[in-house]
Amino acid sequence: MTERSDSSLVRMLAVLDQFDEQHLALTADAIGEALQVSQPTAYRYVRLLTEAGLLQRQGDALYALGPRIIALDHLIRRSDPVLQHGIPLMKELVAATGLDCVASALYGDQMLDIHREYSGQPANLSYGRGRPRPLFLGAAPKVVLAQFDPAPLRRLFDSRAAEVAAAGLPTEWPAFRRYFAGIRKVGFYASSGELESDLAAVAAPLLHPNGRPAGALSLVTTVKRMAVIDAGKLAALVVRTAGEISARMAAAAPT
Amino acid sequence: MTERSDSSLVRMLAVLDQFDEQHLALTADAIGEALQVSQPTAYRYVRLLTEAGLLQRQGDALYALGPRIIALDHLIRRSDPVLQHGIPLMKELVAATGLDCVASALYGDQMLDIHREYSGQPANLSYGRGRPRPLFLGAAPKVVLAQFDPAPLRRLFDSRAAEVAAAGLPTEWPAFRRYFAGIRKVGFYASSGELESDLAAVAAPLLHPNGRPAGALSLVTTVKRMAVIDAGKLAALVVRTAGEISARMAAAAPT
DNA sequence: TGTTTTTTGTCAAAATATGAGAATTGACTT
DNA sequence: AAGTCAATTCTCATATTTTGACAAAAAACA
Repeated sequence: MTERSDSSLVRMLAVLDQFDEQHLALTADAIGEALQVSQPTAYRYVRLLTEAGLLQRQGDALYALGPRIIALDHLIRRSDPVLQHGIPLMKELVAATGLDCVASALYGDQMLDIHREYSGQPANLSYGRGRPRPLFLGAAPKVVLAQFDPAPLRRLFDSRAAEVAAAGLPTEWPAFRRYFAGIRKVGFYASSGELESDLAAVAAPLLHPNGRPAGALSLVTTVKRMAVIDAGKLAALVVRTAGEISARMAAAAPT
Repeated sequence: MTERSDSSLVRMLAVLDQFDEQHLALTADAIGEALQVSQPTAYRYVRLLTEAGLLQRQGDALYALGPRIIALDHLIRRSDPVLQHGIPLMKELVAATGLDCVASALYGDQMLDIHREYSGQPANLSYGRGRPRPLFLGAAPKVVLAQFDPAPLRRLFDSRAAEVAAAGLPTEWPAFRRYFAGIRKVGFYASSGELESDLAAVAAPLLHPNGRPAGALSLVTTVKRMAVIDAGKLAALVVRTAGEISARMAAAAPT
């Protein structure tokens, strides 16, 4: 397995990979060890990233993610077309339904919620903005995968067979493909208790101007409340709004 | 002006500097030109940053800030002690006062709002989370600067004389120092129309366990509404809550 | 104050980032 | 479909830089 070069740049960026929910702050030594670099190099990486604001010191000998990330997050919220065009319509959808509305997007092969518009009562969703989610569970990922062309979908199927099986999806490619073709045809997907046992959602795809999937728009509520809702009307509403957002993105896209 | 070395890493990180409110998406060529590197190098930087998720393609030939930033922002929200301990108390403060509550923090010599707890009616604040703010204008920065030791304050005063003058602060060091010593003594600062002409705020400092300033807690409303509020009681409330947040941070800090 | 831990500096050797140019991919037009 | 143009990656020789061992300095700590 010969790695491509450019490793010093890659290594420095890999510093950011060391942070996660369990490791919110790290010592320079720990980072150096994880990256297999010497102590001076580890300190150099940390210093440069700190100067760039991507890291900051936190207490003694600990480094945490830095303020620059907050500032960049602010910019991304303004530059993301899904959010630009989606938020106003999401507000309308919340007002119309009384349910929580979530926009998710696929990045590489990672799914993220990028915005949540709450219906009023405190959020009942444990997957907050920015938390990566399983790729094969829940309404949002499924409507997105349903938009994939066969070739990329096949690659995903092959490379993440374990997750596919764990999610209870067909483990044979033809059946897997048919499953998502079905969702694509219907245009939306309604889940109940898939990602969290007491939540239900209806999702529709958001599309880039070129027809490729940009993400998903979902309405979320408890399984209990969903039971008394007209699922057909809800689905139509989500599909229509998602279509409108996609249309606005297309209209605004530079030729 | 001889720059220190380590330049390829610095240059790559400088790619992120090219994005701002006016430039939410850039071509690889534009980035290369700004950094003074060749086309292949510019594309390499962009590719590596994209692989790291810090950038993403946006439409044709355009690159924008990437999803990783959203995910990292999610992590930083959990790792920031001010937010960890502050948010619950901020909610209480909003409930008690009906005003918007803002937590700001100083990073290097940049001030950022890191969280806003809204009172209900749509936000009337144009400085959203993550947007850098002037360092010498408004209640939040002032209570923070008031906690500085003389030496660092002097450095700031010297290095940013123009901003000091523009903010209408004393341009002589002794007077400048006395001005902030006064705020420090009082323990809070009330502004009216400083940062935005129709907004007023009351801010108190948040302190790290070691006594150094961590940021500020503010209550914000319109100048009009503030006029009918008992400023003394409001200030006492902000000071008390800020103190409680600081205390909780100290209690939770590792020895 | 003395003592440990964290962080930065020095410098020669080795690794690798760089740019010129070419090749390739990919999007859009006819 | 085939052709055209722009966007992006590849190849490779060269020189610039990064790197780590060692040491010094600076901070925290007692």
